[in-house]
Amino acid sequence: MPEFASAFLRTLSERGFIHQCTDAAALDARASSGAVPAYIGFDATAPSLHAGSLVQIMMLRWLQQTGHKPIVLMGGGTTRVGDPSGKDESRQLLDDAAIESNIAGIKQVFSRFLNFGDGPTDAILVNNDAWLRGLRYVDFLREVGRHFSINRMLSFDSVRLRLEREQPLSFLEFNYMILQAYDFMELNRRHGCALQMGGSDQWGNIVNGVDLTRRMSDAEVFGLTTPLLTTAGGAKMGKTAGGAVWLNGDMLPPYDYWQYWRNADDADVGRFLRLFTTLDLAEIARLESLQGAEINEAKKVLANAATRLLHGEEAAERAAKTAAETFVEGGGASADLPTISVDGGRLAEGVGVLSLFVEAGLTASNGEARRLIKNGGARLNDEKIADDSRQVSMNDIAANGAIKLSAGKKKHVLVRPN
RNA sequence: GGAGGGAUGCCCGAGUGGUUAAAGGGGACGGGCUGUAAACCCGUUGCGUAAGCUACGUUGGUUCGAAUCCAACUCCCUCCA
Repeated sequence: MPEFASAFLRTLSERGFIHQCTDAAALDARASSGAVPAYIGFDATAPSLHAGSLVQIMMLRWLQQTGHKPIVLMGGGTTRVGDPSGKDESRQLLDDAAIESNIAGIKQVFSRFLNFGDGPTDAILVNNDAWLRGLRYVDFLREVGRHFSINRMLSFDSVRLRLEREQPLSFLEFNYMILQAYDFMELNRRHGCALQMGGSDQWGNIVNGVDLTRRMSDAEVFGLTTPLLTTAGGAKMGKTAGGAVWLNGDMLPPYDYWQYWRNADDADVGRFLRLFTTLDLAEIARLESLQGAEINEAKKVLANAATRLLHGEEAAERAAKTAAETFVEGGGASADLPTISVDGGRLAEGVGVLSLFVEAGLTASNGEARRLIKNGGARLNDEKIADDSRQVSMNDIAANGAIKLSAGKKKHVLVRPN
């Protein structure tokens, strides 16, 4: 990696954000001489972003911290088409109402990472539905479509891989890259946007946008991608056992978010600290060099810092405290563990453990709960459950007023009577 | 529109009339070892307390008995027009 003059590129480079860049030297010069508006697009396919998008969000954060203007593009329009990049099959099409509500959910997160406003380096959030929905087909074909060659489009991974694997690719999806390219040009016109960033799977879409903007607006714009992030275990970033690591607190409690980072693979700690926290690099180097069990300290720092960024100082501290109580001190049922309430009357009569595990969301069915017990992984108030016909009653309520159910060593739920 | 091929559990994939709740692999989950890690080892992996029920694209049929045979339909792929 060359030495960059601009704080922006230097930071991204040092922290491991850069995979490819269209013209790094020219972009560096541009970023050194004034505020650069840059955008990243987010599809509205789910009601929340997950940890897989965090690299992009952090990149926007650094952009702003180093004196530039972040543009968050919500893909209200493009989501109606569906990005084929990196997918073998077309995704189910979402209707407008679902897209609307997804956008509302996704928006929440950005204000934690970026400062929005009207100033030159304040972040703005726009929705490409604003200019895509009203497009007129024939006009669009004449003005935009003529700049695209099918020969070239077919060579892009997003298309080529589908064809090679004999997976269907609809004409609708085929057009996605054109619309995304058009977005870039439109953002350049409207907001002077000069840079699009994204994951490495977006490279094709991004360079198309760079080309189109040059052809139609005669403007030089840039593209930059992040490396495809996987954990050392080979898993995709942001996916775990239990599902996606959602950023919205109502979809994944801060405690679970904290746990996600705390459970990072040893080999990932340094990389994650650089990407997902704002700690300075010297400190990260120190943490990263910890050996053996000591690296757990680094994981706690990572979990604290990452949770603080997303959920705030207080939530991060509570999560850390709960984790300490749960894992270090063993017993105690900390108040911040996930909690369900059960009707007091039912509890007085006694409730079967199996159904209680299902109600707590620890197992998907009674059968699964039974297996869990048989495998010795089910605990009630930290005592192994041996009998799957056991009844749980008021007598099981511990001193703190709740019953603690555990599935394995890491998943715990408190049951409170109401 | 025509011809051919296909659809099996979370995923991949075997199975072409009976002991098939369906081989094998992956994933996931639990246990062991550890450091709430990785690797490794062991176990589990449709629902139901059970009788039993549901399941191999959908619907109907043949049969004592079907994922397996037949018919129609749906969707996908390839080639031709």
